[in-house]
Amino acid sequence: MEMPKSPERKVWSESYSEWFHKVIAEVPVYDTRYPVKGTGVWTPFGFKIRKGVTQIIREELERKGHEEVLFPLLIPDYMLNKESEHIKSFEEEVFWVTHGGTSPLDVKLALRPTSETAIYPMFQLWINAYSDLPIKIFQIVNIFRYETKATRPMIRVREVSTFKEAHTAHATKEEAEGQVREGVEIYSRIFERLRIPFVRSVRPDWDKFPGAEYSIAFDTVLSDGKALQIGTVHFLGQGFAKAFDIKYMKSDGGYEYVWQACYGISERVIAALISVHGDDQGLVLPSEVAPVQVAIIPIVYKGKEERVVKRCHEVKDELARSGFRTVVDDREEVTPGSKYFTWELRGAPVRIELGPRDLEAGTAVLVRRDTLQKTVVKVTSLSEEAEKLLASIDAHLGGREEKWMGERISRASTVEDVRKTLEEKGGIVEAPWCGSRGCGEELEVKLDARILGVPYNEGSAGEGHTCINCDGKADRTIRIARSY
RNA sequence: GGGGCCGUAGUCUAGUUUGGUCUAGGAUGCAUGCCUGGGGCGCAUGUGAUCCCGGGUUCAAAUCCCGGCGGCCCCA
Repeated sequence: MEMPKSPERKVWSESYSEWFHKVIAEVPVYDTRYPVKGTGVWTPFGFKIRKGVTQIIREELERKGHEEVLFPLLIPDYMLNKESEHIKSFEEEVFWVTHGGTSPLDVKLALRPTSETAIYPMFQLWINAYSDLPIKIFQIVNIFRYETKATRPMIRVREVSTFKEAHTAHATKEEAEGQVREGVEIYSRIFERLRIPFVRSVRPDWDKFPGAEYSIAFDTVLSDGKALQIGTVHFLGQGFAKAFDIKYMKSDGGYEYVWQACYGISERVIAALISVHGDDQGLVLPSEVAPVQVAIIPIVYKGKEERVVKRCHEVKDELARSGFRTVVDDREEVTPGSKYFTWELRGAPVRIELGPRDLEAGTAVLVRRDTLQKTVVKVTSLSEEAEKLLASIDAHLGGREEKWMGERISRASTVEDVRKTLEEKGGIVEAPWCGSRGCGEELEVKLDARILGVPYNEGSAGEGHTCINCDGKADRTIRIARSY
C-alpha cells in the first residue's frame, strides 16, 4: 500500500484566486457560468454546505431570541429615499424595476440593496407602546447591488444570494447598545463553530454603514494575505427611527423614538469557510457543515464485490443510526484511488476504506481529511472512532487556522514598515494612529490599503505613541490591510 | 475613476502576431467494450465546437476593425 502524502497548500497559498475558482467549479459548489454578471448558481452539493451554514446562523440567532421573518424584495423609491445618508451611499448601486410589462410604473421599485427601508416602515406600524419592545427579527434573503468593480464569485457579486440581516428596535440607547454587543457575541459564536478565525474592529467613521452611528466588523485573512469582511454589526441610534417615524409611548404618556441595531452576514462567510480550511486536494470542511461526514469506499475484487459492498452498507447504516451523514461510494468501474480524490475534493472529513482483507480481519481503514493520516481500527468500534476523529479534525482546523491568521497579524511603527509588511506577507498590520479622518484617508491612499478600524473591546494600545502617518499624538491602534 | 489582458467541445488548451495549410489539433471528461481494482489503472472504439453575440472589411475571417455581453488582472 502506497502511503498517502500529506496534503500540500502550495496552489492554495500561491494562486489563491485560481485555486478558489477551480475548487468551486470542480466539486462543484457554485456555478459561475450563469449569463448575468455577478450572479451564480448554488449546486446541490454547494447548497448543502450553504444550508449547514445558514442552519448555524439560525440556531445562534434564535438561541438569543431572534425570530425569522420574510419581507418583500421590492422597495418603493420614496421609502428607499427616506434616510438621506443611507440613500446617498446606495443610489449608484440600486437596480430599479421601472416597468410592468410595457407600461412605465408610477412608482419605481428598487430591488433591495439591504432591507432597512423595507422593514422599518413596518416597525412604524408594529410599534406603539413600550410593551411592543424589543423587536428582534432576522431574514435570510437575496439582495442586489450594481457592483461596478470586477465581480468575484461569492465575494463581490451583484446578487448576494445569501444575506442574513437582523434588525432590532429597543426602548433605550443602553439596551440597543447592549444588543450590538450581543450581536457581536452571536457572530463570534457562528464563526467559531465554522472554525473561521477573525478580528473584530470598529470601522473608521468614513467607512461605517450608511445611516449608522458606528459599525463593528469581522475580518478574516485569506490565503493570499488579503482581508475579507465576513460580518458587520451596526448601532443605528435613532437615525432611522426619526426618518421612518418609529415611536413608542412611554409610561409618562410622552413619545420616544426607538433605538436600533442591525447586523449582517452574507455568503462571503461561505467563501471564507471554503478558503481558510482548503488545501491543494480541495475542500476541507468542519464536521458540522460537511454535507458528507464519512465517505465509505468499498475495495472490491472480482468475485468478492457483493460481500464487500454489502458490508459497507451495513457500516453505513450503523453510522447513520449514530447520527453521521454518510455515503457508500459504490460506483462500479471507478477505481478506489479515484474515489479517494473525489471525497477529498469534496471535503469529507473522514473516509473509511473497507476491503476483503478488512473483512477477514474485522478491521477498517480510517482516513482523516486534514492530514490524510490512515489508521486501522476494529470495525465494531467505527462509530466511536469516527466520532473521535471528527472532534480531533475540528479542533485541528480551529487551531491551525487560528495560528495561520495569528502569524499574519503584525505590528509596525512607521508607514514604511506597514508597506513592507503588506507587500511581503500581507495580512493585517496594527499601528498607532491619531484618529483623524484626513490622516486616515491619506494613509489609505499612500499604502493602497484599507483601514479596517480600531480593535473592538481590546483597550487602546496606541496610547502614548506617535501616529505613524502625521506624527501627531496617537491615542489608538488601527488595523490596516489590503482587502477584498 | 484610469489602464491592460482574455472569450475555441462539459472543462482546460493549441491555432490569432503574418487572413487561405483549420474539413479547427491536443488533453481531460462523457459513452460502450475488454482488462482492472488498498492512491486519479490500461487499451480500443465512439461522442462532443453557432471558434461569445451582432455588424463591418475581404475573393476568403477563429484570425483584421467597430459595438455589445461575459470573465480576469493592474494602477489611483
